[in-house]
Amino acid sequence: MKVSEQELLQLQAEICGMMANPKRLAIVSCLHEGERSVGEIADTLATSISTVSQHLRLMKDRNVVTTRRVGQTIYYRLKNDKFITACQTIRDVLMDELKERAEIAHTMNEEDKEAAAS
Amino acid sequence: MKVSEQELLQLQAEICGMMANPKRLAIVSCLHEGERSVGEIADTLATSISTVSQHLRLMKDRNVVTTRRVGQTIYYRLKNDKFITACQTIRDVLMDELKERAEIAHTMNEEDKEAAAS
DNA sequence: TTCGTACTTTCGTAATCATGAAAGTAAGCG
DNA sequence: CGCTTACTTTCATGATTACGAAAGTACGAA
Repeated sequence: MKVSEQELLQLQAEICGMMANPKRLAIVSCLHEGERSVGEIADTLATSISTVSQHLRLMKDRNVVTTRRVGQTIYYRLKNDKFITACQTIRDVLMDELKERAEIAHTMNEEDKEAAAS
Repeated sequence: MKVSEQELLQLQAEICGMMANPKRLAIVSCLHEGERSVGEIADTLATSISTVSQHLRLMKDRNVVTTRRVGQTIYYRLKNDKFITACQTIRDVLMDELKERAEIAHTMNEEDKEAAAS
């Protein structure tokens, strides 16, 4: 099984696409606390069960979550640790960026003060 | 400046969205080797200059690249190290997944042989 | 100031995505 | 069996994205 660089980029983009949705990220964060049923997730996200179910299907197809059935309720849980780490890394990127922006905003405020004083 | 968890998830999703395109990932990989002009990038990606320019604009807006003008040509280079690391992390996730799939495929082959032998 | 090169922006279109309503499936209960 | 609950799938629709063609801008050379 050989994969071209083109195909690798495509697959990599698909993984990123998986993460490129606030509700799916919220699901990840919700499941990070432990196993949850579809209904429970829908409640905490304040979204329709249908929508949550579709996101979960996608995540299951992409190997991010697994399920366990107990009677009629289906519990989802995170499966792929590396994936979770990647999510965290991106959260770090975001935090860095926000901090940097805050610093720039702060500097600009200082300059405003100077400009106002002169 | 306060940011709600909702907004954080939205921003995080936008960062992921930035990475969720094979051409943009190819641009990252191309720029990883060093500064490049728009035309050079378009050549190595075999894509129209217009398209590349639009991707670069997005990446510049998102603080991933910066530019340097020399006469009429504009050189782009990677700016945000954390972001590059995040890309690498996701590439690792992909590689793991491919390896796992290959192993499963291999196991299945073994089973096929057994089944064939019996 | 006119031309050519390098790039950006605008525009139209085709494709993909996100969503909830509605219809379908699966399991437990009486 | 029929009924309820928990979930999935299908469907329609509106929103977003990706793309290149074409028009626009910026710079340098003649």
